[in-house]
Amino acid sequence: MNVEERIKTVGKIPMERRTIIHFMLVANTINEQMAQALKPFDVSIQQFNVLRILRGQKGKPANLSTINERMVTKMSNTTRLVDKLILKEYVERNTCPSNRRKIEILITLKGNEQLSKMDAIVSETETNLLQQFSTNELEQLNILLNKFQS
Amino acid sequence: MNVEERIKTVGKIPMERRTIIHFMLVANTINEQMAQALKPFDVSIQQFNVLRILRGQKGKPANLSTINERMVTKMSNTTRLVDKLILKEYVERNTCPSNRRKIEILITLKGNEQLSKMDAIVSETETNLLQQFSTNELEQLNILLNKFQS
DNA sequence: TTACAATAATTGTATATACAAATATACTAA
DNA sequence: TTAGTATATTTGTATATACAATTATTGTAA
Repeated sequence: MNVEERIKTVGKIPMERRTIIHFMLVANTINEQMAQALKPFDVSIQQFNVLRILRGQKGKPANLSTINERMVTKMSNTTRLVDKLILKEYVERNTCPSNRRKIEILITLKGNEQLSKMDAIVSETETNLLQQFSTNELEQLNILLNKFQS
Repeated sequence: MNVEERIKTVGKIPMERRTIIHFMLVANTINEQMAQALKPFDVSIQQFNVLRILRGQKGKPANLSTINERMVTKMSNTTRLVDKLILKEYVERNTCPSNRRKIEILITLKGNEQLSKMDAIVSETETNLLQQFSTNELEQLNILLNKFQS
């Protein structure tokens, strides 16, 4: 991808600005391809992320704050995100008996089955996105990603 | 940033998946910091992006499809995005006399003034985000970004 | 000229997201 | 016990975004 061509600019862009723009263009590509891959399952990237978190719990229920803490993109409304997953019968929600402020969220069998299928397609998408990277280059990229000030 | 710690996972993540997650975590950081930097001006990142595109036109008006084509994150509704900028009096809109299907969008003096101020703060944010990168590392990063399959 | 296709923008609708305020429950110190 | 504080989630509201349908205008071929 040629950044200047993509954003159709003629003037010179400072290296730092160019890098940030380039980065965000790639991030958008990743997002689009992931969203596209998940479309047949009618779940958003965020919903998929929540399902993965719940599977990682291995049967142990998670509450909303745990989920939010682990999400890649934190959204300010995990309640409604989970609502959508309940409607699809991918997760179930119960109030925690020991602490009734908390709720317990569990992935259902149906959710797990669908998630396996999503996983396969998402992996394919990841492999496709990164097909030009050697193992060494992937490591290099991760090292550079670590340099971003957060 | 330690990815595994951030998403609080214990199991091993495949290198490709880890890279994508890492990438998106950084992309979110960039977005948050940019949005924060622009907050005092009451414009979104997308609105800022449109203002920059209009300034790049150097007085020549742009129509909606031109703007959309040049945006970093294409959104499916540039009409309403421009509406917001008109409300703030940062841009003005006229129907193109030679082709009345098109509209001409221009940045106003007020828009240009505000944009200069935004630019300064956004540059600061960019520098801050990339402060740990040497020039060589920035080049390396841009080369790796080019390897993503789009 | 007129019908049809192409182009450009707008509008409708559903969902997503950010942020603040409200609600419900539990904990704690007087 | 009770008042106040902390925790956990939910709700309200505004804005953002995706996608499809609609409207307006222009170009073109019969």
